[in-house]
Amino acid sequence: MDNTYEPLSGSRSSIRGLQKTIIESIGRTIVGGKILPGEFLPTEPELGANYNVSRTSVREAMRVLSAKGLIEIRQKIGTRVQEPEHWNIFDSDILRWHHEEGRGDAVMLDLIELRQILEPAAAKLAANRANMDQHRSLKLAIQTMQDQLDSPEDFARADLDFHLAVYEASQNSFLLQFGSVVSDFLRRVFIIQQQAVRGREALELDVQLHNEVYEAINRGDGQLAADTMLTVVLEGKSSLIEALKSGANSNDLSRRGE
Amino acid sequence: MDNTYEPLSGSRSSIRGLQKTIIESIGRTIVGGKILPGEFLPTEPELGANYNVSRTSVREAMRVLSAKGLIEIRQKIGTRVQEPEHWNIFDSDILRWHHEEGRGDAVMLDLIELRQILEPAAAKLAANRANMDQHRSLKLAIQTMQDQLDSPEDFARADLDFHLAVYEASQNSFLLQFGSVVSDFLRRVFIIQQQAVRGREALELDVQLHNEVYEAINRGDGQLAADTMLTVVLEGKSSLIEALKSGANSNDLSRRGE
DNA sequence: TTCGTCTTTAAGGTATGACGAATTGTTGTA
DNA sequence: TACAACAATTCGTCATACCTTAAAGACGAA
Repeated sequence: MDNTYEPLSGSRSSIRGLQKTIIESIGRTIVGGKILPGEFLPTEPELGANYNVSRTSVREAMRVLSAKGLIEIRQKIGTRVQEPEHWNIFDSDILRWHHEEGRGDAVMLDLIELRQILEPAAAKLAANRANMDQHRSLKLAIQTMQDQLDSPEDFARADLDFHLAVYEASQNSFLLQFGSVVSDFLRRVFIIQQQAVRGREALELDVQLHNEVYEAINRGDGQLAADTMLTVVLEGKSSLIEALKSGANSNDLSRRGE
Repeated sequence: MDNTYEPLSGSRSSIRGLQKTIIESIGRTIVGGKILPGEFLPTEPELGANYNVSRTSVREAMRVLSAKGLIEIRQKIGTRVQEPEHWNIFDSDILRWHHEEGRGDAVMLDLIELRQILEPAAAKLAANRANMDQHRSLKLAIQTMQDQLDSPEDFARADLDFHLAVYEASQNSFLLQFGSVVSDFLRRVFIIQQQAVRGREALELDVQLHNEVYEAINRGDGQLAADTMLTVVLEGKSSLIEALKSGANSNDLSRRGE
């Protein structure tokens, strides 16, 4: 139902072909911990030989990895892996690589912790600022959730749409960006969460809760919107923790060979 | 007292020379709104001619700008400027360009709004999690602030160090990254804020307030730490707004020709 | 006309090979 | 021992050629 990678929503990265292959391969290798921080990558000509590509393509790929903070390139020294605190975690590729390399759990928990902080606040802002289009988006997302109770993937997508719409309605450029950066990763989290939600009633309850957030925003009741949104996030958190405990969810997306 | 650009802390970007020049020039042009979203950049050979560099260097620079979300590169189509919502605002270069192009005010206000949300929460987490090193960093920052009441720049730096230490002590990887991404920009904001703080007493009061945050964290009193931190951020906010009203602060950093 | 297919062509994508620049480590000299 | 000159290594830049993709126009059949 999907393409090989870039599981659902299309790639924004506008990089294809050889370079993309190299970026993906080396990026995943680094995030997966197979090359430790401080260690060196092969020289550019060597990498070219390994991947059977020209030095040109290797270098352009390196530039991208460097922009993501994964590597440090220095003349005469070579290319070495940066400490993880330099990695730009607000980057959808890096988030995806974490997930694909089975290192997503810690990131997911940190992400939920952050959502606990951001989303109630975003909901509160949205209650004061949302314009008509944004109200419509919120309502549409809720309705889609309601309609897709039987399709886990579509439900997760609608769930995601709702949360993104809240970020957007907050009218804060950082919150908006955060939502779009995290969206791919978040969709995966939602799918995992659902694995722990047993039964249709639980899902309906979830929709109900989301709807209360919507109505609070609609009514301009910022405090209620925030409180209810916190409940929503916490519900998701406990589902996620349960799902993580009960099985190896980390590698449910196939990893293509290199 | 400083170098031409990269005003204080050194550049992490590990890109120098020609490419850096191109990246800076085009990046600022885009962020400054001189090329509108949807519009095309010149072709790669043309850019090479404009800057008197080879196509190779142009292409490597384009890759970086593309990784930052500023442009979209498509074969046969050309290179076009992305919509601002695609720009990776969690990128210190882009933040700096906003500032240098005099478009920093809106970003600063959004940033403060976000800090209002994040920092109290980070302080609360820190109160529960900070380790000994982190307690030391916090204390050191406070002391340095106290010692540098007469040196605006050093005071701002210590102020910044305190807030970064709180992010670090929160032990959340996203919050940590956010701090480091925003630090350059935040230092500028702090310097602007100080322009509106009249007199030594006001500064001492600020230190006092920061110290209360520190002690609350030290005591493990998360709620108090959060409340006090909110006060700190709000104080800064009103200083900033006052400073922005009273003068053209946006372009106090010289802009070098391109 | 309208639709589908083919050709042209303009842009980025990749490949080579050469030389430049920076930094480390060494070697040589005071 | 200390410092200065040098060589070696790796990334940085250049020039040129050719490949691949996809927009846009040309052509032809329904």
